Parts: sequence; C-alpha cells; structure tokens
Amino acid sequence: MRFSTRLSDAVHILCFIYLNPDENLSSERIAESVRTNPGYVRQLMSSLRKAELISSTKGHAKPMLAKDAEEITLRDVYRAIEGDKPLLHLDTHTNPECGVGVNIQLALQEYYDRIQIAAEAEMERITLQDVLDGYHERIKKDKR
Amino acid sequence: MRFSTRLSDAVHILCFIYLNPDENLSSERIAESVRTNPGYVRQLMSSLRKAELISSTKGHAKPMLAKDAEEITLRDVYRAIEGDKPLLHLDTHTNPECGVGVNIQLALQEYYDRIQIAAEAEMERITLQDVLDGYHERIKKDKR
DNA sequence: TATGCTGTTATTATTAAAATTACAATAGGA
DNA sequence: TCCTATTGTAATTTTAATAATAACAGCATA
Repeated sequence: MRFSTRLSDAVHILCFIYLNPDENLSSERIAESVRTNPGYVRQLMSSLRKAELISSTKGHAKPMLAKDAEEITLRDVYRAIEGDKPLLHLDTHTNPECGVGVNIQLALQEYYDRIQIAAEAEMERITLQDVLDGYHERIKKDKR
Repeated sequence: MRFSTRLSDAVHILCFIYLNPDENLSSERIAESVRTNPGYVRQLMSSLRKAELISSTKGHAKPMLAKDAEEITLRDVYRAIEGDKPLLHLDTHTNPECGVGVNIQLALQEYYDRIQIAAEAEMERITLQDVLDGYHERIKKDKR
C-alpha cells in the first residue's frame, strides 16, 4: 500500500467546511481542493458523519460541523477515520512452533499500547481550532 | 502496501539474538522464528548494524547485541529501521492552486511533529530489557 | 580449498490505500 | 410533477509501500 493520508485529508475537509460556511460545498468542490475525487471525499465524510463531527444530508450540498472547532480534537478525527487501527503493528505471523516469536510479539503489544496512548493523548490536546489558527497565521505570513 | 511490521520484526530479531547467545545464529535460523525469509532478516540486521545496535561480520553466523539490553530503547530501534519516516503522513498532494489545502497541511505538520515527539518520548522509555522482561513473564505464565 | 554464511542489490508478489465507477435516493427549483 | 444536482454507499480498479524472493561477490572457519 501507500501510506495513509486519510487523517490529513479528513482534517482538510473539516477545515474546508469551516472556512466556507456559505458557499455551495459539494464533494466535487472539496475534492478539487484536496486534489482527489468526490467518491473518496464522500467516504471520509461518511466516517466523519458517523462520528458526529459533521452533519450532512443526501442530495444537499451543505455539510456543516456538528461541533465547535474547539470541541473537535485530532483524536476524535483519528478515531472517526481509523477506528481502532493503531499506529504500530505487531507481526502476528511469526512461527507458532517457536514460542519465542509469539511471546515476544505479545509482550510488545503492551508497549505498543503505551505508545498509542501517548500519541492519542497528544492528539487530544490538539483541536481543529488550533489547526485553523495555525492556518490563519500562515495566511498572514504569506501576505507579508 | 500492507502495513509495516518492520519495527516488530526488528525487536524480534534483537530479542532472538539476546536469547540465543551461544547457538549458531544464521539469518536462516532467525528467519524461521519470524517466519520470513533470510534476505529480509539480513536487511533489517543491516539497518540495526548501521545504527550500532548489533555487530555482525560477513560469513560468520554470530550476531551480537552491541549494547546492553537496558541501553537499547524502542526509539533507537524505530530510528534504525524507519529513519525519519513519521507515524502520520501529510497529504502533500493537495491542489496548489487552492492555498487553503496547502496551508492547512503545512499547519498540520507542526501538530504532527508534536504527536511524533510524544510517541518517540514514550518509545524512549521502553528498553529491550523491558520487552524481554515481559517476554519472560509470559513464558512463566505459560508454564503454569 | 570447500562449505556455509553474510552483506548487498535487484526483481517480483502482495495488499492496503486511493482512485474510479456506478447508481438508488433525496433536495430544491422550474 | 419533473428535472437537475448532489448525496450516500458499494463495487471495482489502480497505485505504491512492504515483504518475499533471487542472485551473487566476498569473508570465516574447518
């Protein structure tokens, strides 16, 4: 596979919705900004809707954030998009005849969980508003 | 792609070397435990050697840890294997005509860096010895 | 010297991600 | 009501990173 940019694309979509509250926001229009196709955008939006981060209705090109930007954390988005998929993956395909391999992987799980928790804790400290603030700072700098 | 299990396999190799200090440890033998092929094992070992986590010599099937197990952290292994590859990836392929996309991704970078630092900080707290301890605990439990 | 192994590179296969396609169903306007 | 634009969803295809495989020069040891 190629490495996933789904979280990045989902954040992009959320920001784009926030930044364009009035305009006609079709998946086609969003897809142009992300430079992808409308189907992919709708798939991500479907996940975001199920996680109640946005609301949208069939046939109506007016998606909206379902919460304030301060209330949406990167962890919310990560979970919405990736579900339980972790950042690091065990090799669960080691030789079962060799107890060493299996037990090392099982031992590793415990530590991977810690790393996941640390990463998600940091994600939880970052809100969509933070990303938007960073975005606005950049826009300002660009103009100078 | 499939998702990477390289870090897990590298830890497996390190533990396997630690646990079998006397035996003839060919890449073939290690590969059997990981249930993979010797070439892949040698590639990972090549990265570990370059990072000075193990020592090994051409033609001689006696790889050794180059440091104490307490001195090798998960972060060391991660860096040895993955280099600068981060856990989360920006979408660097957004529409350049749309400043929104580009700037959102650039803003995200700053926050992804934070998450990476948090994850690596936790990795740094975990040593090969910790994993080995977890492994030994499991072995004990299995026997009961 | 002969054998077995390493270190390295090149090539192929596998598979998750992303792209693409298709279509029933809904919203809103003419 | 009919028409157009769009959504929501699923199915299929393409792309590309990972892992598997193959090949071989060069070193270690018997």
